[in-house]
Amino acid sequence: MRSKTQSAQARQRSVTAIKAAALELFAHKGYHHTSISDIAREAGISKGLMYNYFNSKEELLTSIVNDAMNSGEDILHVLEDPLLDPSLVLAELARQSVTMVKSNLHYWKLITSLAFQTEAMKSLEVLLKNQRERNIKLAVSLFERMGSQTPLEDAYLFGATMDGIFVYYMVLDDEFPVDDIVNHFINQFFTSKQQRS
Amino acid sequence: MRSKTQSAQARQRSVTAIKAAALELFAHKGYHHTSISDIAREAGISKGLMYNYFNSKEELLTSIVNDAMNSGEDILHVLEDPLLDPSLVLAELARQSVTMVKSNLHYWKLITSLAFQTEAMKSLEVLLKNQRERNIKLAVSLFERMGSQTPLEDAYLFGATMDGIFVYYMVLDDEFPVDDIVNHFINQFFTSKQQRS
DNA sequence: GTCTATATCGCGATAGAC
DNA sequence: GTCTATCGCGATATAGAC
Repeated sequence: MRSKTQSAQARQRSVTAIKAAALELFAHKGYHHTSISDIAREAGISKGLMYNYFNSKEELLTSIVNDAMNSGEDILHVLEDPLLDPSLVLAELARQSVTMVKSNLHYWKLITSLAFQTEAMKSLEVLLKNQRERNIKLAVSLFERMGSQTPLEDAYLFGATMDGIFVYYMVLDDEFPVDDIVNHFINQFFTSKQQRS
Repeated sequence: MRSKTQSAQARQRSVTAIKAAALELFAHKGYHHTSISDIAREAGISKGLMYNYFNSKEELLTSIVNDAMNSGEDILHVLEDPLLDPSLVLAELARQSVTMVKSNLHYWKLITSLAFQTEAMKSLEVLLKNQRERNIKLAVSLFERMGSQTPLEDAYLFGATMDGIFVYYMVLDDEFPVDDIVNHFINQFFTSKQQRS
């Protein structure tokens, strides 16, 4: 029985190393410009070994994205508490998103660039779509609780604005004052909502 | 002299066919997933001929993007008239952008996806950057004329929101009610600006 | 479970005939 | 100006020894 757990450990170690190396490289060099050789070198394993754990390069990518999404889920969970003031939750959602993107910029660049290549990667399309739908649903319910007459439109616009800000940030890097712009957005947002009520 | 113009015509015909085929394919399949063979087949020419007119696949891409940008410039020119009401110009800018994107969705998908791969394409980076800077400059001057105390922030936020809306549209396709959301944005925008003054 | 060696393929790009 | 034929490379993926 000993040998069984040892195998499992080795297995775990290799898989983790491969995923970590691949995420690092995909994020920095892009998916297409990263070869299996690159990944193997970075992970300290042989090229062939990767295919013991993943059937293809694309499957590896999907697995990585899946992991990252699951790990990000906890943050959202907290904000779903129905007792919190919805407009504060939206502001918090915006700020937390900035923190997430800033602390993992390369990963989010990867995700965003992949969103435009889903025709060539059907497996990812599902993952990304589910993620987006969850976010929109959360925003819709928040706007509903704020008494909005157009919760869907409000939610889409909110989401689009946040995504747009991130796109600018990802493309312009530190030239772009993310924090200022997000604060500006939140302020304007609150102002207009308060004036309306 | 006759033969000279005939050559020029043939030349023109081939170049046009290549560019048209490449744009179509790049936009649908993505730049990396489109091979020279694909382009040649679609354009009805041989693989070799492409290299008579373009030194590389990347040069072909750059040429296409350059063309499209020049053709879109006229629309912006009209809006730079300093006599127009700046807030109306912004609304018009938003609406015209929607029309542009909708009428050439695949091209804009291509452009947007390329924005995240500029590390591998330095030549394009310059083109895209110039384009963005022009747009921001125009928006900044409009907000200044509106008496904004924070024209740069306003311009960035405006641009980011529009881009974000387009990103959603490009990813979600017709599931996403672009027109509704843009109108919603313009309405909110006008409301808050009017209330403030 | 891991490695090395290799098969196989398709790509971007070139050479040279017509 | 256009074509066919081909090079050379690097990629993904597999086979089989240890």
